[in-house]
Amino acid sequence: MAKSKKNITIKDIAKKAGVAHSTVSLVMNNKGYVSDVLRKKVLKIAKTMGYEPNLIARGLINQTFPVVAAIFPENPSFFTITYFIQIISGIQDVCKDTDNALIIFNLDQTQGESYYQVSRKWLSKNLIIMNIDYTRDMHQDIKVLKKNNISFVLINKYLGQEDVSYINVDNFSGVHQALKHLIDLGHTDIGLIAGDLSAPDGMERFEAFKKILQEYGLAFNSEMVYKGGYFSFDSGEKAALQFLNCKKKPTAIFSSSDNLSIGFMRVIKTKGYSIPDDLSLVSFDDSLEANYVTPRLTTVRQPLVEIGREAARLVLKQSAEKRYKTKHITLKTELILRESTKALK
Amino acid sequence: MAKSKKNITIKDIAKKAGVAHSTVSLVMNNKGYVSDVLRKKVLKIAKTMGYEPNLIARGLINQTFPVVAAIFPENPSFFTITYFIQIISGIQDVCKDTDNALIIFNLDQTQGESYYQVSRKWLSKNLIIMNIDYTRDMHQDIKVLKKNNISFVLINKYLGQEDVSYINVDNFSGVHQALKHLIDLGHTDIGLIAGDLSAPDGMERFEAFKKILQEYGLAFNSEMVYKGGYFSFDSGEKAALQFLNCKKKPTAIFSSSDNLSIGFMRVIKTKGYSIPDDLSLVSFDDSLEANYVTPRLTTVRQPLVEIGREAARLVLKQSAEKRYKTKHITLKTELILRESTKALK
DNA sequence: TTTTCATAGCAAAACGTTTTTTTAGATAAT
DNA sequence: ATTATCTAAAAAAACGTTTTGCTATGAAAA
Repeated sequence: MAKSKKNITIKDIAKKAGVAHSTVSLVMNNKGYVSDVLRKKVLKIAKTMGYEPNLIARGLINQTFPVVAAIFPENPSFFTITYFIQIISGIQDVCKDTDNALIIFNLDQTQGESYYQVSRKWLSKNLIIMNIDYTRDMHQDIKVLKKNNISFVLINKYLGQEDVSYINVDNFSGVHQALKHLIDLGHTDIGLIAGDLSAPDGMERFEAFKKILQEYGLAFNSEMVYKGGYFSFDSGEKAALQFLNCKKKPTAIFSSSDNLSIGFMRVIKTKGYSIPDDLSLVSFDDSLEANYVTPRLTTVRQPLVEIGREAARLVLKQSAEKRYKTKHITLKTELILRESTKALK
Repeated sequence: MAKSKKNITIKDIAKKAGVAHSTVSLVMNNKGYVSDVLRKKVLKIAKTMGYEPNLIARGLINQTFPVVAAIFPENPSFFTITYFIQIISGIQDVCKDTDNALIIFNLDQTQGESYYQVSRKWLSKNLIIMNIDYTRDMHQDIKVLKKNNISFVLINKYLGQEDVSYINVDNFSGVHQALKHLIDLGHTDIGLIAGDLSAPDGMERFEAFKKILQEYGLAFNSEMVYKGGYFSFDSGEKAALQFLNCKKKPTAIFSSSDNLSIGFMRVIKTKGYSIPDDLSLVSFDDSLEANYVTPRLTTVRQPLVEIGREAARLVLKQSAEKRYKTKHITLKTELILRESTKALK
């Protein structure tokens, strides 16, 4: 492509102002010793000439570029895609405010690509890692990132030994909100659709379910636990089959994710079960779909956009520090009441 | 943040190989006159030292960075968000293959931000513009981009005078697939849920609907056109109200988008209408939700991922050319048969 | 034998900043 | 009167590449 009209540089301004270009730089960055008169003059010239700093040249100095890299695994099919887009949206919010660009990557694990490579190649010192691939051993990744002092934060709890920053959601209180709601409605026979038990979210919700039932003096019946395997629609359908095959049926169910719920509902509906008339269901996530399914899902909302925002704020804060302290941020959930639950007669 | 261990540069390699660093550059770019022996030697050293070119330094030379910028308006709420993520996913595919980064922006129109500013600020000469905000007058934007010879392509047809590149979908043949299906099932009273008529997609589907009905010798009844205003869930609900208020009801409906369909279905279901028993419905988009709603939607699939891929390929091809020719790519749709349609008894 | 020409490689300039160093005058402290 | 300190601004170095121009060789052409 043909070279386009050259942009205004600091040198152009310097020439017009009759000063050294380094002085212009000082003015632009509000540093050093420059008299007020000169400072104002330079600023004015810069403005009228329409000066925009060249980020590449700036980047060459400090070997970094103001970008936040959001990285997720190649095939994020096991989580619904709307889950990501909301988080990304939150990241984008703060990137915009802080004048960072947002770069999106997916790592090809089969190629053995590492997080550090992304950072190094794209000169980004801010990595937000969608930590949802629990088959990946993060140990080496983390070691390298730490050694090179790259700021990174994980979306979702990290289960390994190392101390790393992450943002997650308070699953216990979330499940508590869900179960309290069902119990308030008079339900005592409460089933569970479990998600991916190798994922922290899946496990925590499962554990919380048991503990809270106990807390309320209710029996935990493993026969009423339906295991989908993942958080997907398909897993919900699998769980539905288990539900249908058991004699002992609950009057209410807590589902570990909206996707599970949607898949579950689709199957049991074809077998004549009506929600909420035959079965109350409270779900988890408040995905975009939750509000448009019939019946609309009563669900525990994860503040996904806010998760993204917090992640971005944290990763930028970290990279601004000489030697950063890791931090864990746990966000609260909120119960959204809709149509999938009903008082027990 | 503390300076991390310095990366290997071209100079390090030059020193070890005992040559000038410019020679190493020539080797790396496979240019100029370098003997085969030396070339291989340098390459080997580079590999063992783990050399990675510094994109910033490279960018400083040609004043550009290998990034594709995907830009959409501040509030893309009028289109469903899953629409975007699939396109983005396609863009990401080819970015990955071509070693470009993908940067995502939303333009704050209230702040008067321009597309060119994004290009200039982030040194990207590859812009993919989500052209869905028809309240924005693109005239000035396009003029500036063209003057500066920035490669850009629009997602969706461009209605203005200027010749610009865009990717869109063959709405006519899409609607034809939908209507042929309904007619094959025996329907003759066919209604329409219209989308945003100020958007090319909305208008084209509307026009196609009329024309194809005529082609089949069927009457177009404006009483059976339900106008939602946008492509949203809410608009679908609005359309449903119109449907319910009319005496004359169709036996089948073509809906301009899945979101419209989902909103529509939700409302009429509460009034006792069953799809597909009382009413067949064929939709447009094949959004992620279409397959998980009850009944699962028979719908005309837009190849969203492929749209993203084509857009990315085109924008990169353009920017590689000295003076590029604009191009319009129209992709074919595909009818996905599911549960929302039924033969007329 | 001299001139051209292709090959091989080095040296230097350029890209646009930021940062460090230098110069120099003015004021304050010894 | 001399040194130190502060302010102000210029000059130079640095970041890691690519590109341009130069030098030097050997071979082919005149």
